[in-house]
Amino acid sequence: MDTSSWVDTSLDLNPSSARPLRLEQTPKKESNGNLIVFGKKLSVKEETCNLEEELNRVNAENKKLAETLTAMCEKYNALRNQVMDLMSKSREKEISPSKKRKSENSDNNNNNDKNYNFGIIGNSESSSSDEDSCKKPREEIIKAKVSRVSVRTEASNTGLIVKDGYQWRKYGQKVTRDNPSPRAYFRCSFAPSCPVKKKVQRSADDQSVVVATYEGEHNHLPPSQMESTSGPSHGSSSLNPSRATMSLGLTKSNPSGGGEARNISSNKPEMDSAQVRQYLVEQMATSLTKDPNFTAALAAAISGRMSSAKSN
DNA sequence: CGGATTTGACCTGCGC
DNA sequence: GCGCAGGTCAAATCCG
Repeated sequence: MDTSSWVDTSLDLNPSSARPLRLEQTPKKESNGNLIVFGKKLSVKEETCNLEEELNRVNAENKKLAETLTAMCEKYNALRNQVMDLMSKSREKEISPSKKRKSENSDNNNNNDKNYNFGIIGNSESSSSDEDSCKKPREEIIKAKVSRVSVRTEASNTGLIVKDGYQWRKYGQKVTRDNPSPRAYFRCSFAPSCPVKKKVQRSADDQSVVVATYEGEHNHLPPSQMESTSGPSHGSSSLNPSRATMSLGLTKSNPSGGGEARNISSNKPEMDSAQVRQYLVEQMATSLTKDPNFTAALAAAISGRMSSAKSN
């Protein structure tokens, strides 16, 4: 089947390309301020009316597209979860049960080698391995979700900053054996009430890719949401890698951004929450559609879903 | 001055 | 048991 081409064409979410505003229909303006439409002169009042009409139409179109995008994002999340399920299943088959120093370590290497191109690396339960649960029963039972997010950063950006909407406190840095670049260890600044940790390290293969590994789930809203919105609009406050990627997309368009968690609210203080939301949606769509790996991964997921639907 | 970051020391798990 | 490597601690330092 030809899912990839379908994805390529249908998922062109880039606002600039997906939304021709038909401004060419706007009547031409004459030097005296009047307009010529179909050979007829229009007054300034009529021009204002036309512009307002156009504005309303564009606003409605914008709203519709934003809704479409939101729905698409939800579908994307569902598909992503399926992809992660499939990937974790196939990984379980690949990994031999012996010669593993640490399950997390080799898992990490696998991901670095194979998966970082997807942007979102995984959202797998680390405690699913039988071996782990046997050797480290106490820790692994307690251990919460582990998810990985990879970010392509500006070449000039040498720091290990991954913007995901939360505030982090660095508590350590270590140079690991298999990677010349140091690994930074962060704790959620809401600790100890929030148990989430994150490890950030540049990919050994591609120095422009930063891999962030999240452990645990936040039990609070991100500071950016606490500040800018009166109430939570998201269904869950748990860590959502897709949202992390959304924020990360902003780093591309705002390479001069400052501290990680304060990025959105501090850079756009004049925006209301609706504008922020729309801005985020547009940025996410742009960053996603620019990434050929995302469309490829999505195509694979869709084809997998289709084939499974056929078999059912 | 208080909070965040840095960095060397220490702890712990794992393989040999 | 020893050595190695990843992870964490905590004192020193930095910064607003």
